[in-house]
Amino acid sequence: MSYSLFSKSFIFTAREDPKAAECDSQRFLLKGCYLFMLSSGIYSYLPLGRRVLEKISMIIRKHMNSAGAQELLMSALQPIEIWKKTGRDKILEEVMFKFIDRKKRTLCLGPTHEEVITEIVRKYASSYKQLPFTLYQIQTKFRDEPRPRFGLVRSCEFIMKDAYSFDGDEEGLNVSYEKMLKAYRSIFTECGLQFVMTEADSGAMGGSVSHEFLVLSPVGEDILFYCRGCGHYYRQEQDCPQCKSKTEEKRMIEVGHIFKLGTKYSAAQNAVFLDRQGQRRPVVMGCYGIGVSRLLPAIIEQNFDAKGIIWPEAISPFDLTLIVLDESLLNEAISFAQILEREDIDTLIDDRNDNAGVKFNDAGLIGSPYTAIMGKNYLHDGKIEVEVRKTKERISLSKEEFINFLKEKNNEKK
RNA sequence: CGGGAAGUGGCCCAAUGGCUAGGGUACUUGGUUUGGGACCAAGUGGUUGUGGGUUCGAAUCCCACCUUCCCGACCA
Repeated sequence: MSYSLFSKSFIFTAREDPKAAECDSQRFLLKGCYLFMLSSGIYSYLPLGRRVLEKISMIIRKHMNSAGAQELLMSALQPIEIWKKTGRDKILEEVMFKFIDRKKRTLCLGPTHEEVITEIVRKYASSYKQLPFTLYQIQTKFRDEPRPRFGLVRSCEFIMKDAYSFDGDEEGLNVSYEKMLKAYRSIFTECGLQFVMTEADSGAMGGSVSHEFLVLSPVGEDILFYCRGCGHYYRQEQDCPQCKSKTEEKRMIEVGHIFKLGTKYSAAQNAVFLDRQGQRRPVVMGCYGIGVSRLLPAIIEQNFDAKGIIWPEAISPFDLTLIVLDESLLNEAISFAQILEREDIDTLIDDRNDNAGVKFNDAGLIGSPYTAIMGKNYLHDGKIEVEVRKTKERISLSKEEFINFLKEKNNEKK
């Protein structure tokens, strides 16, 4: 990425709150030109939204890769036959977008990918020597939701990171599962989220053990019970088993869900390998999902104020919004942004021929962690005014001081 | 799928049976501004969600459908 000029960018913020906005995150995503709604539950990511998705995806990739997982990309189109093998053509019938192609094949747009990954592994994995491995993808899923809700929180087409681990036995699965669990903690932490991990039902995925990662938000669709006394969350409403205090109901957004699948899919689809003793055995699987597009509203729900979004540094589409209030300073602003570019700092230069108020308001709405102002003060003393979005703290810095300031922040981030 | 609310220029709204459907904002042009959505002027843009009905006359009343949002059911 590099610096962008606002006047040349596809960013057209709305002055009024969109009427259809159901919650704060959705309101800011629409108002701030991150997202375009084509129809209920169907969205396009505009350039700003695309940048955020990219930032989130890079964080996920970093942690998945360092946990030893390998990225692949599976087809979204899936023949119905593979679903018949596991019987999930019936279980997921209602949410599947299903259709018949010109050759009279019945296809669906993948609502999830256990069946496909198992077909892949069935073909290639034949020996214990190949195990274990974990594969993942970041891809669009399609689900015919009965009621899309809260914008990207529940949509019919959404982006998911789904990973699948393959081991020779339960012990191996436990190791793979723990690795993913650890990676998930790192991912959500880096995304700036306060999250809760709890044991959960495995539902239509099947399997024995599963954990959910949830973030606190009034637009959440899951409910946990929180104990003010000791800070624990519980699935059931009951007096806290630890400290006997009354618990209170909290709404949560599910952002991740991991499952120990065991051999449910490998047995049904005949994904077997020869073990050390030459015995045919089904591979032991785990699956690990993150709602990538759902992370946008989840992060915003935890990070906003009256003006707009307050992006965590690792997620923001731009690291810095640089407001230029005097035309004569534009070239200087651009060369400054080029210097920042070398330090991996993405700058949105607001060079528009608009009043200062418009620029300040848009900067607040778009939500870069830092807003810098080059105007008459800069002309007087060469100091750039920097406002920290989150704390509203304002400081005046020379260019050199500012570069060092951002470098320092960048290092903290890493 | 059950219950509720709402559809009027791109966006936010007004007009409750009666003149050519208004205003704000956005956009275009000209001018003045320029540190918190500034001002003046002139413009572009509407078969009032769709179809039917009642009426001399419908954005407005009635019916059906469509769309969107909310609550619920469902939810990997």
